[in-house]
Amino acid sequence: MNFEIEAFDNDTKARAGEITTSHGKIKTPIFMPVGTLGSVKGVNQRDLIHDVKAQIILGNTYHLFLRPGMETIQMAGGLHKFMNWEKPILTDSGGYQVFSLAENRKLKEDGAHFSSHIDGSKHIFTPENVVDIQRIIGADIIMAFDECTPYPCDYDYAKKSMQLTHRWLNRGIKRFEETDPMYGYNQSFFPIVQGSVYNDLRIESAETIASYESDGYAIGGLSVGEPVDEMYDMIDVVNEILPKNKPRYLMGVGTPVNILEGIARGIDMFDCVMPTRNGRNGMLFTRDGIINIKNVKWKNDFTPIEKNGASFVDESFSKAYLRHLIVSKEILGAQIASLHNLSFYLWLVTEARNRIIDGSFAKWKNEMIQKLAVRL
RNA sequence: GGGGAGAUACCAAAGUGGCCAACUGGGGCAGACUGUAAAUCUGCUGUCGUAUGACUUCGGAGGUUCGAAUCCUCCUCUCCCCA
Repeated sequence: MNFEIEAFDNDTKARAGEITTSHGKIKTPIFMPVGTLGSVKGVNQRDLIHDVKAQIILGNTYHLFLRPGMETIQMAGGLHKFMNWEKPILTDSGGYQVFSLAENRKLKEDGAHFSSHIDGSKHIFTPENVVDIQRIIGADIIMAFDECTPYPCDYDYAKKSMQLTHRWLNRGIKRFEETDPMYGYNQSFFPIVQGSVYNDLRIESAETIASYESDGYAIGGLSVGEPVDEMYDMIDVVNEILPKNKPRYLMGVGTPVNILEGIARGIDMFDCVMPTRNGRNGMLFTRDGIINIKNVKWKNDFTPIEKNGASFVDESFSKAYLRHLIVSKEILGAQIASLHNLSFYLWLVTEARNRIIDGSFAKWKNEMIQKLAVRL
């Protein structure tokens, strides 16, 4: 994997670049639609490429490991072939699942012991077997196994957790270096910064992570409920330390505003379930603000979902029609909303990239942030 | 013509003397959702701008009772069965 920075913004820390993977190039900054189970919920692969213009998507180690299971994925020849997706894939390691499925998990030095949410069967994830699993999945970018601390999180726990994540990182990298890709193309391994909302922990973690030579670096443990200003502060602190010439991935973020603020702070990659999940639940992100399409005020509004929007659905269907579909729980409603939101997110980062290159990013970003916060 | 059952809030449906402004569903309205156990979850849904408060409700009109959606009388309407 290679990363070329094409332009730095003059007014902010934003950068525009290009990642080259075995499955093609990724223009950054980029938003990566989340496809946990080998499916971006509600959007098929063809639309992802041609309408959303997704350049890379996510898969999830935890979910794919439990179902369909590694035997199936391996027999298919990896996740790319299984889901017929020829562009890059990044897999999350399952660290977030261990955090969000708190009820059944037990963290030990060797790894995370947990019960399947599907059938209750007991499993263990270790830094090593998570690498092995991601080798089988065959993602272009695989993630270290970390603990994503909740918020709030007291200092002592955050520190111990971070140290555990670092020890796990060391083991994960070792396993990654000892093993080879299974399908004839390269994979990259991203370590993850933790440290909750504590400056000194974030600094220590970023320095530890940066000491490993890697194709890219991730920031985890944010957007878990902390005030956004704390999140922005942590990004600033960490990005001072992470290598300037490597992609930085802010995990799980976020709202359109979060993404613009992240870009301005030097983040290159984002992922979030928000455009799809919130879309399914009736929230639409547009250039003029947020629409709750379920609200009765759209009932007889026959104007397009979004004039000059990023997706074909924006002009094809009216707000009144989409509202009807969502309110009626029609599957098509979820599909249209997901397509719209993802297209908007991809438009947003593409436009940011263009603005960074032509030097108008800072002004544009501030104008957009004003508009994006509006509730229509 | 004969016999039977029933009318409760937007709909469906509990409740058959006080704990009932009335269970529960649905519908409606609003909110939440950030590395997806989420096509999910939460709140409100008689009126009074808030309320451990006030007021008006259970087909209609009377009545019994300290007290009625619940008991009695009459009326209106609906449904079912037999001719």
